[in-house]
Amino acid sequence: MNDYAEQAQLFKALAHPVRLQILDILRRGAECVCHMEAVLKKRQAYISQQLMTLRDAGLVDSRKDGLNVFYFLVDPDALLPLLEIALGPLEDASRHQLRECVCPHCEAVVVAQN
Amino acid sequence: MNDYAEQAQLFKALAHPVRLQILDILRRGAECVCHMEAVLKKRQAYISQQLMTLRDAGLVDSRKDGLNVFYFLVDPDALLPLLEIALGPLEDASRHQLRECVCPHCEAVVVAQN
DNA sequence: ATACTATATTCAATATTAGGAATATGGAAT
DNA sequence: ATTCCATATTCCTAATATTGAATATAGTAT
Repeated sequence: MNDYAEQAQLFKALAHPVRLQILDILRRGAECVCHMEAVLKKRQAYISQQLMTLRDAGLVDSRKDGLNVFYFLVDPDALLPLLEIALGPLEDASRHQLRECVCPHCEAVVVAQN
Repeated sequence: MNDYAEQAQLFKALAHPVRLQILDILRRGAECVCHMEAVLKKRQAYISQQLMTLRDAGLVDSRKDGLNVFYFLVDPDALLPLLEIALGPLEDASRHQLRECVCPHCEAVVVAQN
């Protein structure tokens, strides 16, 4: 596979609004699937599919943590500049600062910790 | 169309090896279709199709100059940084310095000028 | 063991894209 | 006006992608 084909594959993975939004979440740090479910307001199976596409493209990977599976960028150094161009710079105000999910399922956990 | 969808459209246009190669040519300056024909070694109709896709995506535009149609980047300032990340920096050695085509059809013209 | 929960996979209908062959267009030259 | 040439478009089929519905899995808690 030559360079152009390789890059085309990368862009193909990026060429989807939901996947872009997932990457926009993940560039702020690792997040579990249920979090994305809450943010994207899409069914879990659908998100899982898009995550699989991103994983197949080598952009993200996952690790299991208790009940949840956390996804993260495989190579932030390579991807973040591209995402900055595509999605604009990261603004502090827009960051999800919680390491835990803020989705309905996970929120209880956070609250319980305070 | 929200921001993610818009960006996804852009990436979709980039998600093709031939189109990337065309953009790699055009980031060095405007070129005629016959030039791309010579560089890409693809049939003219096929190149024309890919150019149409790029034009529809708003990435390139064309101007007629005599018999030839020259294509160029619509917004180099926006696109060049993205292409640098995708295709690497522009090297002087790799530039097509001729304003005329170097394809078989055009080479004669260049030679005649010397 | 059972039941629940988070996530993953499979399947199927539909939509889109790739890329070739044939043909059209429109300007220039004669 | 006709021919020629560069480029554009249309049409078609195979391959691939999208997305929803249903179902599977695997780990946890009881």
